[in-house]
Amino acid sequence: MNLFAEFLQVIRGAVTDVAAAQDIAAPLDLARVTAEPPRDATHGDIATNAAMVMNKAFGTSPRALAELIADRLAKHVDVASVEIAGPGFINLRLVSGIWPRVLTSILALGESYGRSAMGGGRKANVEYVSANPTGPLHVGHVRGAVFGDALAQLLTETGFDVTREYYINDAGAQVDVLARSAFLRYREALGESIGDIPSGLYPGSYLKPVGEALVRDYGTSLRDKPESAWLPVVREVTMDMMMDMIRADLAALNIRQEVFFSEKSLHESGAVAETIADLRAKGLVYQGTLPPPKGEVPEDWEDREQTLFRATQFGDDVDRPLLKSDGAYTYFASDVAYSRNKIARGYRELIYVLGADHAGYVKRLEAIARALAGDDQVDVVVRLCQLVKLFRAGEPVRMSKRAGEFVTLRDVVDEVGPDVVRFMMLFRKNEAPLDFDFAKVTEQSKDNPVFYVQYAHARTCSVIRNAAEEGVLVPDKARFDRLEDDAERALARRLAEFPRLVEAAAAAHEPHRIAFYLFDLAGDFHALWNKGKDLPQLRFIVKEDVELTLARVAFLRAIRYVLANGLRILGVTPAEEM
RNA sequence: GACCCCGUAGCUCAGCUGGACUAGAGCAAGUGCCUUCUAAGCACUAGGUCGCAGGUUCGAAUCCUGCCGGGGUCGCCA
Repeated sequence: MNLFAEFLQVIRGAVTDVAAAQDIAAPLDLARVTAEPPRDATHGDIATNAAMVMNKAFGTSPRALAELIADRLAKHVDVASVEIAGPGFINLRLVSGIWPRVLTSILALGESYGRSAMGGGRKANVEYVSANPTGPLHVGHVRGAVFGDALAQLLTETGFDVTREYYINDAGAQVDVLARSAFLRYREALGESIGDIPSGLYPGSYLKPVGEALVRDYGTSLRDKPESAWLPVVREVTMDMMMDMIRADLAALNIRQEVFFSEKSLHESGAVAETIADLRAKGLVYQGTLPPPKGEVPEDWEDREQTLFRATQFGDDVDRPLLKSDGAYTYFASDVAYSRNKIARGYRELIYVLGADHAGYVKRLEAIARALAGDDQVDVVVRLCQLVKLFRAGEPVRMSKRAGEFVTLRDVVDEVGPDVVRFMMLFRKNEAPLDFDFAKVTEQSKDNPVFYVQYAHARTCSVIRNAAEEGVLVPDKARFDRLEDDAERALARRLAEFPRLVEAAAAAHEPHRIAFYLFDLAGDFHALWNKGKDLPQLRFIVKEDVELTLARVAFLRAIRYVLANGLRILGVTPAEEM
């Protein structure tokens, strides 16, 4: 039961009825009409802007129209009272019987409460992480990984057909560099003294196991061959091992993407060549030169002719090179082929989760999709995640990028656990920078939002357990009308908002809204629990009143479902005990 | 030079995609209370020209323009 969605229909119906009564012939555009929780609870349970957005169509003032709509709404069985306020808001106060129905519906839906069919099965591709497979994931990848994963889950729960995808950049020159670095470790594993890793190669010790694996599988057979002979072998083994490592790192954060898409495969299948031929056929390719970058012009700037894609025709700032001046494909060329492949696989939402340093990619990704699929066929959504700064008890964590000394994703997860990492990464909107303090996020106190929310869930479980020990088991039908305290009503109203909130978060591609909602909900719940300290009659377990206790325990189950369902979207474990 | 993000209470941040008289939380500060159905406290008070200036609108923290401040990105690299 989505209370707000239901009432939106009621309100729209009332507007339509008024229009009919007034002989308004023009078709009504009801899209801007909303039904939302008022900011201030004293305004009632549901507020609508209907009169203010529709008054022009009716040729009246907002308040005059509000009167007409309000008269209709007042007749609805679930409406206790209607008020017109401010410039023309209509505030509805619902009958008290509505809350038992909301709670009953939450219990009936259980894990499904909050899910929606909004996406209508539309195919959405969420691409995230996509780090170069040249080493372990580092802390810079954590946020995008968690954000992408939560967004994918959010879309899944709102009716999209979601694929979680990782694009492997395995076609470029850096893969050869990686293979050469691994070959050095191979020689090392064979007992050679390799000295310092030459600059330009990857120095990380994570390549040692690759060297050892090469010895295990190939013995000394690669050692004396020319590079042209060993490179393809080493490259493949290294790439496989790097990807296994990355997948394991992601798994530590409970992230499991379904598709790992190889850039190289686009070249091998001829998709890149086909894509360029396509664009050429559309007249979108030409030979030309690009202007030098503004600002600091590089010393070695050379003006050369190359094969360009008319990206500016689709909103990009400059045309983008498909072929280098030496005729080789650019990285951008495989990007286009990759987008084309996604579109061919039927995706209508191409969602990219990128680091803020990739902001410059937004326009070109949009341009690609427009050029390939036309204006309205495919939605491109790019979400940028700002940097995460690490702290330890207030002191910034320093790391030198040299010698491969960086804090890895694994380091962070191993230290504080996946739940803490996931929740904290989502407890900030993605485009704002984030401070992550190892000390604070593991603290067991009200100041730590992860703890606060998880504890709320654990507390519901604990009281339910206690009640069960007292012999109070929850029947299917609880007397929710016994919940009469304002704090209980407020909490029920908060629970009623959940489905609407999930839809809004999905539509905006903003999973952080779920995290903030859970924080607020946990706050409401803890506050209610605390009221029981002063007022024993507000405790959840009231021994002398079994019926009330039953209702309260059923209420707890509803709260628990919402907390658990929200946490599930974020990928955070709902702890049952702490 | 261009583009992107950010600028809201002393601090850290929300603000539901333009709404209401009183812009919200948490921390820190001040005052009082408490030792519990699960302990890692609770309640109240105080605190803001929403960076600045214009504009659109019945209505702007939210949209547009121009500034100011902070961060980031910008060639055939990947």
